[in-house]
Amino acid sequence: MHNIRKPPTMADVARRTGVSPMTVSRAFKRDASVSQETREAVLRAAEELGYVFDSTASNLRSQRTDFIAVTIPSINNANFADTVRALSDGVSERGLQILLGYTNYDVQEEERLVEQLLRRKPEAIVVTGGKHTPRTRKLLSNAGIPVIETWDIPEEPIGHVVGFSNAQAVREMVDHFICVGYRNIAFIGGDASRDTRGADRRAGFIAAMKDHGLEAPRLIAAGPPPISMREGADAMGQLLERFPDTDAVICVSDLSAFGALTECQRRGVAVPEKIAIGGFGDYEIGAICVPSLTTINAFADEIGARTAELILDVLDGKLAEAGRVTIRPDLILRQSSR
Amino acid sequence: MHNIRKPPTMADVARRTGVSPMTVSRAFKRDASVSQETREAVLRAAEELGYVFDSTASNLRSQRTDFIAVTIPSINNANFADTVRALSDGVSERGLQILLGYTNYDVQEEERLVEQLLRRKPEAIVVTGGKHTPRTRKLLSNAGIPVIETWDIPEEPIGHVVGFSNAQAVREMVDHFICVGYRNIAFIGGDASRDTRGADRRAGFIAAMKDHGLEAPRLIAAGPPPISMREGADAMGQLLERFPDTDAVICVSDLSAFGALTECQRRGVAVPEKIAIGGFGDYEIGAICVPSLTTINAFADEIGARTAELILDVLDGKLAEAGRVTIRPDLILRQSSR
DNA sequence: TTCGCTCATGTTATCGTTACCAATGCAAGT
DNA sequence: ACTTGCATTGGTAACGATAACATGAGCGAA
Repeated sequence: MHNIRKPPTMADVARRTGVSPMTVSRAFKRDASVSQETREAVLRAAEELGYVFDSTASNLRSQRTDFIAVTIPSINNANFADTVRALSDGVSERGLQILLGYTNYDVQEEERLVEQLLRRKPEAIVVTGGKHTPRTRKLLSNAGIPVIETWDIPEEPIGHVVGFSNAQAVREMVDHFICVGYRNIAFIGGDASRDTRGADRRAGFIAAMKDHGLEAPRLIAAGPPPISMREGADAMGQLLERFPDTDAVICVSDLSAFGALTECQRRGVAVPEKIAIGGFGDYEIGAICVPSLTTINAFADEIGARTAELILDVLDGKLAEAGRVTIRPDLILRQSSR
Repeated sequence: MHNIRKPPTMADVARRTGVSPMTVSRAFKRDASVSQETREAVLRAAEELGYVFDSTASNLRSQRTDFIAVTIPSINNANFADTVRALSDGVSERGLQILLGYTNYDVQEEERLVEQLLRRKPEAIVVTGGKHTPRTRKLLSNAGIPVIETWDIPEEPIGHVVGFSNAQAVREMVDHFICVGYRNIAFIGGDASRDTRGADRRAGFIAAMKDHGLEAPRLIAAGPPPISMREGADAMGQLLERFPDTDAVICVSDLSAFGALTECQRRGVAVPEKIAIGGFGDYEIGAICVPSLTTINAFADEIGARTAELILDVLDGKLAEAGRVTIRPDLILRQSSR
């Protein structure tokens, strides 16, 4: 068993190539000044030895990790996944790697996660949402790295922001629904406390109704976030029983909207003739299902892409003050509503 | 501006507390032997100074990163997300953190990704699938850490395996379909080359048909993987036009199956009366949509959970030889088929 | 020729923590 | 009293790369 020996280091590669360790180090960097032939010789020797570059040592000495820390509420959500993918693609060409964690829509969990992530010394940290515990805020503020809050317009931003107003987005749907004649409009969401974006959407709904002189008694809380298709279906069942005169319903996401739609199908309630349905997030399902879902496109991928651009600019020192990128969500009218 | 000073280190915390740096180090470990009062004093001083533990230094000196590297084909797939979440939950209680990357269903991309991940010196690496480039195999074999292949039963496993036979799972659906009387069965999948699990499912379909003495000419390739709802709908359109006598179709995933279902709805083709549909993966949508989808539950979350257990066992030295955890997928009969 | 400049490479010290070993104090056992 | 053992703490060196600086060769311009 000759495999017990320790893995080779740069010193081993240097010895084999007949150069100094420093030259080996340079050969592994893209831009470093090494002659073509030396680099090739070094890389060949490295390959022969089975040498694998050790980031941990590099990280410590250079005080760079090339990590971008990212927190999302859930790893099982296509919207956040889109954002992370675009963000990852945007920064990877500069050799930056995403270090991802999820909070389960819980600010305490977020606090633990942020602390854990900061220990890894990322170059920047991206958090989803603008509501945090005081300690999370403090940790982020003192981290000495760019902080980007996304998917929201925080009242008191910590650093940079790439987001949109959830309340305003829903308001536009309410305006449209009222404009085309719906009056008894309901809202299906999760229990308000945890999912702050969901809570903002509900608040936007209530405020918009009020501005049109309408009450908003039809609020269905479908359980702890994240609520998905099953909860949407259950909530629609409740809604149809408790408020049979409802003529439209706005759901906190396309997933719950689709669940609500299927419940109507099971009960033989015509959509949109008997009841209209609106979703949020422009998930793929809303474009494909029959009838297709009226929804709001929040441009999840653009949030990721713009966040990536912002990070690169900040790291390049091209951005002096705090960035404020505001995304303007789009109302998409489809078959599930007039 | 007094923030220019360097961030505090353990030495600063030690000085403030009146102990040695070694004691500070111990205070930050769960199990280390430090007196209760010393630990509290250290942590208090750390909090006052705004000290943040530096993993990069710890990683180098202790030769432990507490990373578990994971590669998945796509970050936008609920099945893989389920696996990653269960895996993450399973290892996080031991302080292990997932370092995630995605390959876009491309083995070359996987090779780059694996190399990048190995540089971070993870404690173990989990890859999705059992087909890799020769260099990827070599990198994984020589990494000196546990390697776990998942979501597949590789012909020549590199190390441990937590998976199932994609071909066998589809075979069971074919057997059932034939048993209840379907004969003109089609298969909708992506172009074979990239998504190896999808290719295995298609191969399993063809082999199963052959075993029943049936040809399998109804193969619709819906484009480059990953294929989703849109591609499923397009493929169903093609299928209905090219093979109008098809009485059942098996789709490479529930997403394409749902897309296919919606195309039937748009064309007024009754499911399952005119054509039956089977999916794969037991996504939430298949349980909720109308009609609900017959599918195969591959227990994505269990794959993650069992992988986590396996990793902990191996790291504890409780597992001498290579682990072979075989998941047995479940055929779930729902409304979209007899 | 000589100066100045660029390019390629080498030398030295260091990033911040912790493995390893040593030392101390105190309680219990002989 | 003396040993034994455990709990707690400290000192020193090292993990493996690279920042910072130094060196030498080559080459064109004055």
